[in-house]
Amino acid sequence: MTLAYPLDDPRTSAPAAALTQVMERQGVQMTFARDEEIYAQDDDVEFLYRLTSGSVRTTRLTSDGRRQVGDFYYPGDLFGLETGPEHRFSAEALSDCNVLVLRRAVVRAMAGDAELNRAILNATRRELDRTQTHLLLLGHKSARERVAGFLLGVAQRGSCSDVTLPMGRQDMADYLGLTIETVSRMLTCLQSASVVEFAAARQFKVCNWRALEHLAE
Amino acid sequence: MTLAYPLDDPRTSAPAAALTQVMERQGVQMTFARDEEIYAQDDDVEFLYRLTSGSVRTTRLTSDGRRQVGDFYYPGDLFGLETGPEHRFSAEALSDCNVLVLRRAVVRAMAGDAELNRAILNATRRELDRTQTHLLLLGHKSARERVAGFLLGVAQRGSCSDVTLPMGRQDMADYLGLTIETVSRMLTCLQSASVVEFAAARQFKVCNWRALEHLAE
DNA sequence: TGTCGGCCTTGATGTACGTCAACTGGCGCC
DNA sequence: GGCGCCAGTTGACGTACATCAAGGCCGACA
Repeated sequence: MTLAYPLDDPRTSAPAAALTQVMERQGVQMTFARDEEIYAQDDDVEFLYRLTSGSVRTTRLTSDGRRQVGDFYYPGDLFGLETGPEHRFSAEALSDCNVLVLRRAVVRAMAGDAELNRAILNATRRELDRTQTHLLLLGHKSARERVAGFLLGVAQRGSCSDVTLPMGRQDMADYLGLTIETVSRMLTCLQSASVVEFAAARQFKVCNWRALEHLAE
Repeated sequence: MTLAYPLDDPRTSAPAAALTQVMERQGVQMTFARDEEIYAQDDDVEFLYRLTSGSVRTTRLTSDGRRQVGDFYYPGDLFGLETGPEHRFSAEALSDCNVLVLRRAVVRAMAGDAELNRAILNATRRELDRTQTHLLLLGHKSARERVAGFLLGVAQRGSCSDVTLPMGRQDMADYLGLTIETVSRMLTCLQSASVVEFAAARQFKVCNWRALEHLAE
């Protein structure tokens, strides 16, 4: 059917049907409690993961104790798609969550399956895409732009003005390359400008989308 | 032969033979002068590029005029492997260079070719890998760590103590998320600590590898 | 209902890096 | 050989964010 392979637009496909099917048939359902580790930094890359409920963060600790959050994942997302033989990031459950786990050996055994290859390439591309966006964020943006951009991103994912943040301030800060204090200050700043409104620390709504987009650049 | 497909180690393969062959047979050789644009930000993604001589940078301009350098490419590297339908970065020749250009339609027409798919997946993974490293650099590192890490990376690529930088200070700064002044200061600082020694602005040698590695963290 | 313990916020102060501006050194060009 | 130009360096100063240190909020648990 589709000729646009293998260099078509990755954004059109949720983890493609082929992969979803394989994961559902051959994968193992696992549950992880809040803050439990799914895999560790420097572990061998052995599995492919698909989040079915809850949310997950990937993090990397540097030798001097600083922490970088790589990304946040939500239901439907594929993760653990790393490139080397070892994980450069660890993955932890942000909340209690369910994950489908598939041995990579299974994927390898199906190496000839064009649809499967395509699904994996597309997922890798989405990952690259998000990483590039994150890179631009860390490159030159001010603290306010970063925080505004972050809230905007989360709100757009839910495509709803009312949002519940699955992560705490420390995770936001480590994702944005800031400290919790700075994040907090920027949040109150955005709030006093009536751009967003927090009902609780992890519950907010967007009051002024245009302003938020503008502040995020 | 290789069972380790499609999730094997991407670092083992230079752009795989399959792809190299296709590019050499069906690609078009082009030359670009110093500072010439190879493709522009927001251009449609239509080609695949392989650098045969010279060096290339990819950059992105933000609306307020700040510039982020995405990466630098050297002979043998594949670039323009972006994920969306449009380029998020532009590519420019750092020096006069030769590039093999292949229409993506040709790749698409060979969609069934497993080796080719693998080569593209591996190249995409390498790109992701490098982007993640870049992300960590921009996330939490100090100016000195960034500059030291940059010099280390360039020197390791050449695996030789004597190195010629193909890029100027502005490109380094925009890659590292710093200003030229800060880059310059860090360079003189590294030099006065006898970690590196500059014979000219773009010509240096590593005097103390261990110290350089240590400073880069 | 009181108290404890996390998270989060707020405030006071420090500092690394940015900004602005002057200076230098190499290289082409008349 | 002098001149000008550009890339890089150096210096003085400002500022955004980090750091350190209280203080407030809210749910858990008795």
